[in-house]
Amino acid sequence: MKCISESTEERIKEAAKTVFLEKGFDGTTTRDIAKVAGINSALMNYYFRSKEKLFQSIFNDMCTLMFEGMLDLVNRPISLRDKISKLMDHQFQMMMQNPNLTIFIMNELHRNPERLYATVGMAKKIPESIFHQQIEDAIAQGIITPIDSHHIMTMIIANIQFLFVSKPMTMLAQGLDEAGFNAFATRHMEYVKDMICDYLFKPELSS
Amino acid sequence: MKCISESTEERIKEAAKTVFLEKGFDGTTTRDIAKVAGINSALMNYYFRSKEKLFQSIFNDMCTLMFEGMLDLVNRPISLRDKISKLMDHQFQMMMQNPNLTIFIMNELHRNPERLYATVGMAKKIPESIFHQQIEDAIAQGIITPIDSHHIMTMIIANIQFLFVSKPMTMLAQGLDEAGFNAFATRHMEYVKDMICDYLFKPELSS
DNA sequence: CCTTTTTTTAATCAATTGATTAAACTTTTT
DNA sequence: AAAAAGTTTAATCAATTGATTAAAAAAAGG
Repeated sequence: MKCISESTEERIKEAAKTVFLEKGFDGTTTRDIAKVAGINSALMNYYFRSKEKLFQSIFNDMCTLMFEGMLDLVNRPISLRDKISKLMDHQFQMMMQNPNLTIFIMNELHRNPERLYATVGMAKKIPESIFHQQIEDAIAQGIITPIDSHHIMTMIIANIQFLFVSKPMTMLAQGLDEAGFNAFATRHMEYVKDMICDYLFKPELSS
Repeated sequence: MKCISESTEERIKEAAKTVFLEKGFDGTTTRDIAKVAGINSALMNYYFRSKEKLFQSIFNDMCTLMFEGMLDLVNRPISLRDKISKLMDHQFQMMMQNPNLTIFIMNELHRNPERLYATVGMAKKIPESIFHQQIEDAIAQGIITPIDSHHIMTMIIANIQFLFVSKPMTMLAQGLDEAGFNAFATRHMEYVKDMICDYLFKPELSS
């Protein structure tokens, strides 16, 4: 459905996304973006007022990409076990398609937490979700190990996303190519799913 | 034991470490470093030939800081259970003292994997350690769940280090200050230790 | 005390940076 | 088709960048 020749604004945003994700804000020049987009470098300032504004737009998009699917999932009316499984699958799929999404967001946030404060507002909504209540209910019913939902969320995110944050390191240390890494990541996911589910849904508690 | 007035070279390296860890290679100017070190900006080129050379030196130091303790531990002749516990404790302590060590290394490696290839050679030595053999033995004896040591190492590292990679995000999302984050991290560590040990050392296998 | 070497400084270089301008080109409107 | 509005371009700006220079200052050697 995508037009063959997209609008100039779209081309700039696409190029900016590519370059910002690869080189970060500091490592990116406006001329880089213009070159990748195949446009005159002044056009960047015509459509977006500055490099900063363009970046904010891209960063916002990336945060949405990161959180909207998760936010949808945590509020879906499905069983806890199913939800946790789907959360992990969704995140893994998202990271396979955007391997450097996490390192980009984490790094820019680290460099400038206050500047990007408004943009990551979405992240705040996850703790307030139905998921949180489901956890508390399950604990009250003795179905899962007593643990705050923040910690569960952190376990899920850490085990999946760190795989991709450390992708270059893993490839170097294990001498893997792209396909080798993907195989390793896919296998690791199975272990992690087992580990987290085993920990939460202990058999002696589920009776 | 530190001298009151250290050598100029030391002051430059200390300043460079501070600034590079906070702003990254691209975000750091040589004048930044000179300012923090309290020296003339030409002195940086006098002691280290270039910004690149100075960075390589710092990056190498940070990799050593990251891996040398772990490398020592994985080769120590202690029981597997004890080793895994000590590995986690050591990493947690290290990250508490250098919260942005991981995001720094991972980010610079992501931006320039080939340039820093030589520096991260240490990471390769971990898979070849006594730890690896211990895991295989334990699996053969049916003491732990059958799983490659790479995956175990990844689980340990991911669950601890991602905590600090995502520190700004966590603080924003949960509205924590420094002390609040440290409390959260300390609590999280206990859960993670339980989870990983429970997963590996399954009761039904230890008989 | 003078010479030699090492360390430090201020001044400056060429290159690159984000951004602006004014003019040229396109498209839309009338 | 003429006018107006919107889009794109080349040329250029001031500021900042990593790096070099030559001279000054300090330390070391005789």
